[in-house]
Amino acid sequence: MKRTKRERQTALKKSIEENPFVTDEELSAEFDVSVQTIRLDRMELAIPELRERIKHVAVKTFEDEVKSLPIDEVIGEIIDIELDEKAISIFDVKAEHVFQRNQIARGHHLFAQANSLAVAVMDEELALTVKSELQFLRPVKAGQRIVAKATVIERLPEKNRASVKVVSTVDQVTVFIGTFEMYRMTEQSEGEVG
Amino acid sequence: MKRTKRERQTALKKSIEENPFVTDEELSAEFDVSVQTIRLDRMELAIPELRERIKHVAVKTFEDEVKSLPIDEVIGEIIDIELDEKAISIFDVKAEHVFQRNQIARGHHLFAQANSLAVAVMDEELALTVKSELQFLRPVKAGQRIVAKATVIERLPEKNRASVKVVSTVDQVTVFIGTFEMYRMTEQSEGEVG
DNA sequence: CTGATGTTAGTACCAAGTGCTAATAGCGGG
DNA sequence: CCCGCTATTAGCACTTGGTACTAACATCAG
Repeated sequence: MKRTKRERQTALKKSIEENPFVTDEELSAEFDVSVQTIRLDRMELAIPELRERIKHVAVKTFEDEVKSLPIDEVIGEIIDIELDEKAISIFDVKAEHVFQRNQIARGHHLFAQANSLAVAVMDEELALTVKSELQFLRPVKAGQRIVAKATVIERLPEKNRASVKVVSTVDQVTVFIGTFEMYRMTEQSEGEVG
Repeated sequence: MKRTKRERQTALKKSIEENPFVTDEELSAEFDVSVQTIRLDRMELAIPELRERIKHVAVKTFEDEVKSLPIDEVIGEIIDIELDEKAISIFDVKAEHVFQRNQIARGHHLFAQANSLAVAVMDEELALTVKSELQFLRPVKAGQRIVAKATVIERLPEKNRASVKVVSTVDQVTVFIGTFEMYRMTEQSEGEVG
């Protein structure tokens, strides 16, 4: 038996946050109070009804769908590409890419943009990164747009290798330089790298 | 005025797929038929009612939430850490981390695990990567578990710098080696790197 | 003309609520 | 001991977006 109203309400809030799909009836059983009490509690806490809660979750997904997709495909948007020569992509740094602490973009996002651009310039999904050297020259903050330019600087076709240099800038200022040694996979060689 | 029933039903299906939040009434207006006809159509097409549809979308998000969250916090799960000394994390490679083409894990996921571990071993959200050298020794495939071990190998406290070496293995076989030159931010120095 | 197919209308019912009124329980103070 | 207050509970009418079912039409083909 929970005692104070306040205690129940904080627990209620937490419970709904953890599982938005719970009905008032289930909650009433959980807290051993009447359904009406749960309704009053929700009202005081300004927690919407089950169906509204679910809707919000669903709408959020729907919006996120576009946002989360890029993380697995090409990171950043390729705006120009010339296979085996060069490519350019842009990437807008948003709140979800930075450390909350200081709003600075996490390194792996810069790397991801550069690396996926290096893969793309080689030839779509058939290239692997073998080695890489990176320099993070300046911190990038949320709201900034990173322009990455990839150039193939060395080709060793007989070894299925090539080097790609990627320079990323924000407002014409270089923030990141990376060189990627790429391995171009052939049908036979799949899975045998290094 | 749509003619055949079949035409309407294919359009209906598409319409609901595009916007699962649409009610039968809205659909009845859209296709200029009665609400009952829409219901019959849904029945024949085995399309659930609005609330069920929304629920499915919401449940999907809920499950994805855990999956998408790590991308922004620590990549991989830290299983051991000794600040300024060493740290170990594991990362399970899933379908969403690999190239569809050949099931090989994309480089930036290996980098992300290693880099975030390097950041973590330094001291929570206060470190930035300045330089890095990577070697992708062997391809990692979906279903494999990557164990990353980070060790602080060099310290230059007066310059707020340190080097971290990360070795990632799958079944005791080294798949990735990375060295990270880290910069430890102080309150005053925020935003001025390199 | 009859029958199959498609469409519409209407009714009863359900879940998970809102919004409202009213009753009751428990306790604290005077 | 009663008064007043808060908290809780109960009950009813109503809402949305349906299901499940029955019945009436419409239309066209054979």
